Amino acid sequence: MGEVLSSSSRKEQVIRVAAELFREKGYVASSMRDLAQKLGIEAASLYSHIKSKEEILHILCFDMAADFMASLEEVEKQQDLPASEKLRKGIIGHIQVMAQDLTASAVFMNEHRHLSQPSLRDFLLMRIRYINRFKGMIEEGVATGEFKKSIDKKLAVMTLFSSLNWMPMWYDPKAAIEPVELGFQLADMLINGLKQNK
Amino acid sequence: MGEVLSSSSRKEQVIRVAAELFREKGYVASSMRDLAQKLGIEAASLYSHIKSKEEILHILCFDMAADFMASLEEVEKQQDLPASEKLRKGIIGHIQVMAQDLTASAVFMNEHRHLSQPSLRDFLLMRIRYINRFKGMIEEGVATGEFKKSIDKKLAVMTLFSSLNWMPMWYDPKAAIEPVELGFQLADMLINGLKQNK
DNA sequence: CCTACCGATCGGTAGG
DNA sequence: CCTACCGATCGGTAGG
Repeated sequence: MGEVLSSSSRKEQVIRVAAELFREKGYVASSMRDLAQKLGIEAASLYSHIKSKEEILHILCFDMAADFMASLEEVEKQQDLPASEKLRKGIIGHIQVMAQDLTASAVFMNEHRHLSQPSLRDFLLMRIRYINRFKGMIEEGVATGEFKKSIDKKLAVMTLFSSLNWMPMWYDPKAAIEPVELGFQLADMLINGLKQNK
Repeated sequence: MGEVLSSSSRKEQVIRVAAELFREKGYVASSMRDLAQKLGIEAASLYSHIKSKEEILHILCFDMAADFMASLEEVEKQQDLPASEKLRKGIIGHIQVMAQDLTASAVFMNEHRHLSQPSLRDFLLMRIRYINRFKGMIEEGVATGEFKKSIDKKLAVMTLFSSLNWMPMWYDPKAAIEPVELGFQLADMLINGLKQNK
């Protein structure tokens, strides 16, 4: 994803280094001079690769969004699965997409609000649609009796996404646990809870 | 919590309005001129109430931290409770503290990283100590057999805090559900999971 | 709480 | 990719 230009390789490098900077200091506190220094060039030279500071943020946020959408579509193709299995696969897919680029994931989560209009509106619309498709899985699970009738669906889906989206803040890719296993355990905790079932 | 000065009422108003601004735009993107305008005064006049922009952030973050600590200490006094009940009460207490000031809670969560040293170190140390006390409850629950032996304790406690800390981002205080009930349901979801137990 | 102001830094452009 | 530069805005101070 992203745009393919003749200078795409250097542009991608600029974006990758910018993502690290944005993650560390936040988008607003990261200056184009900081970014240029990390790349060993002058600030003005950045503009031969990108149109603006915001273009970088836009690419980071919308590329991640596209990856999340593609992952979810794979899960939704499997229409015959029980809702709890669809949810589990959706969670694992979401975690895998994040694990592919933890830096961009952190920027996606923490910095998207600095997009200006109309991009911000587009972004938020995509996000609400994505969340609602997970909410649909939970509702389906309640309807089939897999999940409790007593759950507050909004609370359930927001708790789910809180857990998922904070993962880049604490997950150490050098740790023993792999992304798929992490997704599996996270899904287990949310679906089955901490409690030992007798 | 908070400093008591002769001008404390006006100072508190400055801090409350700043919290709203920081929540909306982020700390770095909020200018002292924005804040002054919201208060109907000139930017320079702010400095008769506060020492610096960062002092406001410092007060917001450390006052919230003190409230969280006080709430947790109340729970830990009840040493005879089973671990799962301690955890439930800890969760409800955390949610109640946040619900008392959703704006400051959002700033606490999203903007603390803009504290400079040594405040940032102090803040992060307090936070890790707080989290570890919840981790202790989970470990106790595993030891007593209340919780599953198979759970990854780091994942469990980080999932817990992800869910708690994002609450200010989506909870609508005008909604039907009250903070204590919200805490109760959140604890139920994390402890018992979504699944219908046969 | 105000007027008047400061040095620093910001994102970005012109022109090569 | 560079030099040279721009207008705007930043947090904060002096002095009242």
